Amino acid sequence: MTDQPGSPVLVWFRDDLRLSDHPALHAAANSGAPLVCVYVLDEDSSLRRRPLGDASRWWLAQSLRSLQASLAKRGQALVLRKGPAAGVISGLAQDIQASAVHWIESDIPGQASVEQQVRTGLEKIGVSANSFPSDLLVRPASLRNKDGRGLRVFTPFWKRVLSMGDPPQPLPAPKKLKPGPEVASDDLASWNLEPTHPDWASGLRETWVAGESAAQERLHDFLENGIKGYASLRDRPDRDGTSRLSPHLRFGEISPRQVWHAANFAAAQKPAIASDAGKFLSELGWRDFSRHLLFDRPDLAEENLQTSFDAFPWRHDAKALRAWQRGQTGYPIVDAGMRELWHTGVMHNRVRMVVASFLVKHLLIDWRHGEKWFWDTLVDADPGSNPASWQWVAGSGADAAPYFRVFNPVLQGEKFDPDGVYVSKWVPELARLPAKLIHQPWQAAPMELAAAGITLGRTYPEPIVDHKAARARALAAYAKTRTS
DNA sequence: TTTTGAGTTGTTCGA
DNA sequence: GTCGAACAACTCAAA
Repeated sequence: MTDQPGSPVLVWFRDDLRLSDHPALHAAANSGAPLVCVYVLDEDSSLRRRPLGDASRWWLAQSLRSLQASLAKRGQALVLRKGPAAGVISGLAQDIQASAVHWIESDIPGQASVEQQVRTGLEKIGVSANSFPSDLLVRPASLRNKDGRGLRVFTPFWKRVLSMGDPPQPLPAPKKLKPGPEVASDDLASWNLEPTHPDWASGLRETWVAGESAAQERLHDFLENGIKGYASLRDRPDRDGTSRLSPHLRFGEISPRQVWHAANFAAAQKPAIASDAGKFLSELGWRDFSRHLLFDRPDLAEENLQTSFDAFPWRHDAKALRAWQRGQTGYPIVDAGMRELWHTGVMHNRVRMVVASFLVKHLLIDWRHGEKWFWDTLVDADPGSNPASWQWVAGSGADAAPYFRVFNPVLQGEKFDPDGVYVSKWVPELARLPAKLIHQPWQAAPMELAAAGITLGRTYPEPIVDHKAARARALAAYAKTRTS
């Protein structure tokens, strides 16, 4: 079909639920053609894309609602369809007699083949396929070492990215959209993305506003008020020191390019924040880095990057796993983190490392169990960052941590939550303990416990493992893996 | 090709 | 209380 003026263009939204810096939408709008916008929930290609976790499904529902609302303000609908992407897209393109389909490519493994199927389907019916570069700062295919593989160590990776100069300037949201023909849409509620019985999402609702404008607001508020001191305050779970942009980035409500340019602009205005901004951008770099690892290793969530770990003597301990998941390990900083996760769908980055180290090293439970739990409960669960970070903690990853790095949950608590504010918030049954004892209630004298209203083993658990013994056990297990 | 330097996030122990 | 050393060996990237 040729590009006649009246013939509509289909814009296929994916992990890019925004209007600004959306090259596919931008080009479609600029063409002057009437538009039909569609989001496809593709649960059938389960081999091609890991099914979303429950918390992510909740976020997706909010994000789609938000995108629907902002499109509606411009007189434009968002059509919701379910099914294998290739069939849905070519069927819809045919129905509306589209001249073209526009979308942003994905570098998540398996997506290339989905896109290829879409292309083939469109070719058959004579509709042109216009795809645009993915959202990453740098695409994995264009950043290779001399053996043609992706870089596996962050620092050289990030140096290479920085040496490539700025990514393209973000595009503005299209001023005007020209709505195309009306098309039937699924009702979002029929997708059952949100929990009903039981409704466990109340904490998520209290914590988050999904969508592009919330994301932009968050970014600009952070750059204006939050970035000063980021390099050190980001480690403090008792402070509001992180950007909290991760779920917005995950669903493409904001693009890495927008974050990059906004941070650099802020740093140029205020040289005092330049080093904090640089640190912040490097965190954005980790997001890209993990996606690059995933690009080379589609099995990142299943297989140890270091095969020596295949023989690791993991323990099977359903009871301990459950205690960890529920925040009942008896280690306050660990329990606080796990409960924050359950309630809000995120966990402070520093605490993620502590709880992950605890599961893998203190409990000797396979990192894959932790990765799965995070995948299901995090609203920012990223197909790259989540498995890459778990492997990093476990030491099975590309850029392995020294085997002897076993986080001491008491020291970590005392160092990064010195007043016990974070623990008090998420483990309120310990709130009346003095700060000195709040990270190790088992050290409190009976009178101190009584005064705080605590009975260990009843109102709060005894530690499920002894730190010293668990550390020794972990080091022994890791030593064995090395030599085997 | 070979060599060299380095690798996000730590803890413990003994002086 | 503070401080530095020790805790392995290996892989990766770049010179």
